[in-house]
Amino acid sequence: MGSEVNETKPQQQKTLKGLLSEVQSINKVALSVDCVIFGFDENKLKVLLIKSDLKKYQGKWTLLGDLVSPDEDLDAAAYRVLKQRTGMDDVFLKQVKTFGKLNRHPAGRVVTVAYCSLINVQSHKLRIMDNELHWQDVGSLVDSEMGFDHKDIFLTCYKWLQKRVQEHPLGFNLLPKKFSLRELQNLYEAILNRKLDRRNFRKKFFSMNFLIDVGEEEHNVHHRPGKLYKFDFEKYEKKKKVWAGIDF
Amino acid sequence: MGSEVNETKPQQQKTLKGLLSEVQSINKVALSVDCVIFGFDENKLKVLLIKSDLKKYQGKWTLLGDLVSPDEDLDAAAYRVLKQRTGMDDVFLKQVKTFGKLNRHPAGRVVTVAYCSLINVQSHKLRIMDNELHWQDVGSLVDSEMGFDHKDIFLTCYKWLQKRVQEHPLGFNLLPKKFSLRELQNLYEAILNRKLDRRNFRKKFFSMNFLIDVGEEEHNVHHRPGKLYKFDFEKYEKKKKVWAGIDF
DNA sequence: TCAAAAGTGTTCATTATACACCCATGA
DNA sequence: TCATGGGTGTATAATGAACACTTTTGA
Repeated sequence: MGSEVNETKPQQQKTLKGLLSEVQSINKVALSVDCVIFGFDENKLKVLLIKSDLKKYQGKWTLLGDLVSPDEDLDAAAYRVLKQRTGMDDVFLKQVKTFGKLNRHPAGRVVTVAYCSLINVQSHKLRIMDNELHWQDVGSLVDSEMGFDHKDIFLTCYKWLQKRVQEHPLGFNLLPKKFSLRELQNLYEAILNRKLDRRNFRKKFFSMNFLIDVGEEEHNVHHRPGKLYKFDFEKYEKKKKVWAGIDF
Repeated sequence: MGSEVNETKPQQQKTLKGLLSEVQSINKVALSVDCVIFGFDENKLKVLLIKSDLKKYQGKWTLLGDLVSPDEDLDAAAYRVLKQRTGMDDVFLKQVKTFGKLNRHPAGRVVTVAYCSLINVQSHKLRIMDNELHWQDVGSLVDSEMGFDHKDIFLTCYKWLQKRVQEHPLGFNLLPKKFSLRELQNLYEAILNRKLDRRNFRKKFFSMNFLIDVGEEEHNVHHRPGKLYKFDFEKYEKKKKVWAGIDF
């Protein structure tokens, strides 16, 4: 009950030189980023996909990603992929999880860092008509196959979003700057995939006191137009709510 | 209003062969894992650290980590580090975040995947007297320096733990299989760094119905001994509570 | 018998949920 | 004038927070 311990010996003190050679030698892997880019359009939550660029996964949808170059910051690589594909700058982007199974990529060892991105589809609808890009309904994607381990990655990010959107004001990144409460509720219903009570939803958001009435109304609707609001990010940042409450 | 888009051209369809060369060529980085290993001893939350093995950070504490070999799974690498250092198998280990700033490591580009590990200190106290290993109080670590960007990594994992322990039954990994409610509360107070009401704490945990009275009591205490409980992981897994409630 | 922590309930405040009617607008 | 969704309040249930005394044990 002790002899089986330490199959491998602990490392000895290392010089920078020794470590350098280790780092520069064989101990390297290819690193990529993959972006799960969510959009919200026609009251549906969508993900931006591209047809696989490998024969092995021909016809399968995959996430947008690319290799990280050795002199490139991780986040920068994810931003680059986004910029390339959507033409958008300054979008919401968060690292979610790193996927590193040995055989996840047919070309060899590629470890990938998954990012979740939320973009406002209205503001750049035209940019993505070219290529093999495609906005796919999240609902249908849950039941379909994808190339590589991208289904895994997608599901992880989707669950991350579902949880996160209830505790942080991420969702507004998917809406125009000015939005109606109906739009906001539709968004939450789409992400969480369930109906919410309209009155309670309104009460909830108004009681948080982060919505600013911009004094405008919806246009081009066939019914009484709703008021438009914007989210007060400044006020939210100041608040820094402490998270409390044990429950599982 | 469109000409500034796509500074970089989208990729073209790739053959596996083309990609292979990319993956195998220069586009590689060194990848490591770093473990933030938490323990709970004498009613304090502690982290297992080692003196830096680089001259540059001599005297500074650092996390336990190692390079990931190209044919090694990420999680496996983290497990290996844990096994090497603590002699323990079968411990709680979760990936938290990947750190990839360009100059985070003096030996060159090293991207590191941070893991949070929770171990029961009682069950292997003797294994770590050798080396330069050291259990450091989390409280004091928050105010001190560390080598590399390990302070960042540590803080990220610590906040992760504080949040996570309130929503998932992680904490039990830091306790013996059988524990008193007082021990459990001490653990939560240490992690969250605040006092909790004893009666409400007990009510909360009993109402969850995951604690099994094992019919034993504490020994060697100078006061009325408390009952011992274990956590019913099976029951918890079956329950799969749906997370609901918008609030931020 | 003393010191120390175990064990235990109630009240009050806050928050979540369920639910229905009138109003403003454009067609 | 009609169809559509906007806007609003109340009652009830569930949960969270504050708070003190008696009991059991070992020293």
